[in-house]
Amino acid sequence: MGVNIRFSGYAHHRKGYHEDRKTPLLQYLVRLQVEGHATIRSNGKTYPISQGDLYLGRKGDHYSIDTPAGQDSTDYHIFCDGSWVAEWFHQPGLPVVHNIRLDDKLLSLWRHLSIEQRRPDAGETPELSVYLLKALFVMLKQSVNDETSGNERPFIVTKMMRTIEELAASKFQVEDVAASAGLSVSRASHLFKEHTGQSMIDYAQEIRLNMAVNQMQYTSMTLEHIAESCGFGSYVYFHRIFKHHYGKSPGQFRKMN
DNA sequence: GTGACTGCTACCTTGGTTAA
DNA sequence: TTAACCAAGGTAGCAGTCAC
Repeated sequence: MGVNIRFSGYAHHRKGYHEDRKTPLLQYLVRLQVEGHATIRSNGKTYPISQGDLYLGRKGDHYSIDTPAGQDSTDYHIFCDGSWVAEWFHQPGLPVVHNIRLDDKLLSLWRHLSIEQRRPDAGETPELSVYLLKALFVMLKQSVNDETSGNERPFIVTKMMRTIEELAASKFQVEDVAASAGLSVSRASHLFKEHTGQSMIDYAQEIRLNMAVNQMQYTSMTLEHIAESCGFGSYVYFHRIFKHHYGKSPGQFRKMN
């Protein structure tokens, strides 16, 4: 199948972490910073890493990493090998470090792959892990493409998108987002719609719905609790938005999944 | 003149409440 | 779970200001 997964998991550091490999990478490394900061040195270059930064280490690259002490740093990482992986890594336009949007679907897929890898019989039935990894890599490439094409997007719009992503799970006002960008509400709304094609509220709803679907699939929380934790003001409103988006009520959706 | 931005306002959407 | 109602908030369009 051209895919050999050596390790998939995540790490959390608070007391600082240092890793300096004396030998070049023996496999390909995909590392996503989901919280905090780090510094990566690769092939003589130093990359300051912050939330959302994706590092793609090629087989044979020199690699070392530092995370600061006293500060939370969390990352998801995969060591893998194989012809399919090599081909994926050597497609044109793939950067060493690139900031991508921390999409909940992406992180959920990554977690799913890590859980699958830890199963005692994972080595006997590798198909699912391979498909999960391939799906994950396709999503990563899409994220890189999205952000690359989004380079024409003004920094201020990207900043508003990040603010919405941070605030989506709570109640927030467009005024807060506009303030974070130093613009009036009117100007912020115009700019956002012009460069993303959707309103700030639409963007926040999209994030909230993704979070809600994940919680419905992987937790036993009540729909009311999910609605609340995902930033929907009330269950009634969540129900209406959900049905409008998916064509069925949250309850029906949960039963079917 | 042009582009970036603000402020105003009508209209639309969102989200809470209530009832069935 | 759904529908109706309504107030609050958001969006879009336009005119005006300012700097270059």
